[in-house]
Amino acid sequence: MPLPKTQPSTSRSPARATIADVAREAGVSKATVSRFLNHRETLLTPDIAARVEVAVAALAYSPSPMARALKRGRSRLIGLVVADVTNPFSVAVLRGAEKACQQAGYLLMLFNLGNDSQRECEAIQALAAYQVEGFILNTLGRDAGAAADAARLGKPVVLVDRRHHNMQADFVSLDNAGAVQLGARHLVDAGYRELLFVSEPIRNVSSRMERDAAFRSFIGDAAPELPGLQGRTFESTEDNGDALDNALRDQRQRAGGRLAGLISSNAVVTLRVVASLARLGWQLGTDLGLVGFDDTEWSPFIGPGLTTIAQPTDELGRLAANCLMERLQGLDLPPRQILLSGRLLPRGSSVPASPAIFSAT
Amino acid sequence: MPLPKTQPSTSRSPARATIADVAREAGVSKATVSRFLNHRETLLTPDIAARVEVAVAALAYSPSPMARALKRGRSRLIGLVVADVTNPFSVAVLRGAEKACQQAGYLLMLFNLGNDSQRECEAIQALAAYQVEGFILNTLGRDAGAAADAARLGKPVVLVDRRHHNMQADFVSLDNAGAVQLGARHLVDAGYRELLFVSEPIRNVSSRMERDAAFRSFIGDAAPELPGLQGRTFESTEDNGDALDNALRDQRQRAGGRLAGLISSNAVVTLRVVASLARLGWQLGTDLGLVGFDDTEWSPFIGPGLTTIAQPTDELGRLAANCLMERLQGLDLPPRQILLSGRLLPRGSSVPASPAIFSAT
DNA sequence: TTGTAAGCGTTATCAA
DNA sequence: TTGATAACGCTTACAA
Repeated sequence: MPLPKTQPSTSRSPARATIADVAREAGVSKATVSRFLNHRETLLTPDIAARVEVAVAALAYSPSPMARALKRGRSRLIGLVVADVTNPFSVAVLRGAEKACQQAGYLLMLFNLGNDSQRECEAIQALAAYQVEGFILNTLGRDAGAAADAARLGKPVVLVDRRHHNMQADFVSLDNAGAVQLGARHLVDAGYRELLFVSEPIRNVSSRMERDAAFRSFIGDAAPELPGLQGRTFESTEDNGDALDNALRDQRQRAGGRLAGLISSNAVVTLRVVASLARLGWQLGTDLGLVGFDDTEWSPFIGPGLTTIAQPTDELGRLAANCLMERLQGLDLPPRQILLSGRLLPRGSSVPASPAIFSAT
Repeated sequence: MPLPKTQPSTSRSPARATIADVAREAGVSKATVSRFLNHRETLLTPDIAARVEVAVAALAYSPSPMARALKRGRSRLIGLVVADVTNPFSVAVLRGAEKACQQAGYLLMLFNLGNDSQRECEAIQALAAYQVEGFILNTLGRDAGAAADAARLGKPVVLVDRRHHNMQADFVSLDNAGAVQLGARHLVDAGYRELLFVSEPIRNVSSRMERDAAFRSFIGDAAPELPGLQGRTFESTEDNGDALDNALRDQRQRAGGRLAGLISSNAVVTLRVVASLARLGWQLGTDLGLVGFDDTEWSPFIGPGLTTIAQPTDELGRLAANCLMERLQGLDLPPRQILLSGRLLPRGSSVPASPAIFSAT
């Protein structure tokens, strides 16, 4: 069956103008054009400059970043590696980073690990091949070679949310310890005494370890002054809702007359807990007090509203990108750590006797 | 204050090996190395090939995509322009596209419009400058020049979710008409008769227009056979919750004894409706039947569970990327339209007398 | 102040 | 079958 041809390839246009075209058009040398573009205010005869300007405009010329990169080694490209684009946190980072990069005239090259941390090295290699000038990494750093690679390439690196072991790089993250304190203190103040900290499998992910440790130390520190305060931790996996159900039942039993409260370490876990509660037929707040990491658009509308600890996600992304930009501009400081505070948003899920089913914030 | 210097710039490594290095190492010419790499099976003396292979391995050589792009004009880069990375739908597309690209050995360059459709042109220009081989566009196409640009550049384009006017390009999207039918029919079958279709401001966005039109035509078609069926539409804006509240009150009043049902055109609108319901103190299902476009992880946990129309988002992204890959491999067909069906996920919000508050799916 | 020419890392053409 | 050599589009000594 004969099919009509499409035109895309047909109407192939007068290809992009090159610097040579501009030079010819303006009746000058390529070097002059290049100077006009790059060393703006340095050396120009008004007459010539004007001619070049006209030619550039006439041909709608813009220099090829590729050729530029080849020559100068600088590409105006930033490599962003995320562990999982599905993760809202990664997306927030991405968004902040993309914005900052765009403003600084950089473009983002994206590599998604799809949670396969083995590919970290591959990602960095691939990006490096394109001469990216720096990296923003939101990965686990489990792939030992990756860190080494990035460092060896001598390109600046900013780590977001998750530290890499042995890697000297700027690090931007939530103040995990502070945030856990905030949440735990809130639950305790509301009267909850039997606390459970539910995390995704910790597996050496730095942010998870920090939150877990902070919870334990909160319990340790607060126990003396608070009679009956107890804390436990639980690692929840995606496919094992039963285990979580049991952990919750256990906890409530252990609580006896006291109030049971829970801190979930991120939005994914929060959702699992909510699902578990639905299965158990428990009421948020009364049967179980809940504070969850990560404020989401839907938090206010689950049950009596979910009390959350909001991360300044946009800021994190923005700061990460800005850190990188500063390094690219030559800032030479030892690795920095930028820790941002979380913000507690109290809603119905941490009120022992929740009055209404619906209550937005 | 004297600060210790960091090492990143210190330990600058023996820069990437070039093809010349390999040639020297192997004692052959650059051309030979190039042939070894590119025209694999064509012409090689076993001895030479082996030497080159060793040298490549020894120097961990991999060709510079930049230089390659400069020479051949092909960059193994795909440009992805999204209207708004915040939008979960865009993220899904991004994810699918990124995966397919990676598999095909392409890297993604990302440009986020941040909902500023004026910058579409800028995005395409910037990406084109980097010699991207094709575009995946999830934008409104309001910037007239953009479409023209892309076409003029003679690079293949795939549109996702939103059509551009006057642009001959592959198009991948949900079957909006079918999906609306699905949702509306479901509400009607459940007994709802006074229907409201709530959309974001339509503004010529093709997917919004299609859904709106489909709703109207459903009402027109179904009215004769269904006594008392009424349908209206409403455009909801971010900052005007009051208007939505009023629309809902109006609708219920108009319903009188009949049941009032609502279709929200995407997850953002769904959340607005849920918020409005919370303000009004209405119960989902009983006071208002709800079917929302876009199934989300949290849908099962809002009130009695939200009935949704799930889009095959991953598939959409994947197909978009694959379309592009096919074009890049030379497929020369007229523009295709790929429409995927939505899937209805019935939950409590479309059950007139909802029994339990919590009920997961 | 401007032009000439070399070279960034490839690939492609042409001889050998 | 292999090796010079000339581009690709740009920047930058160096020369004029």
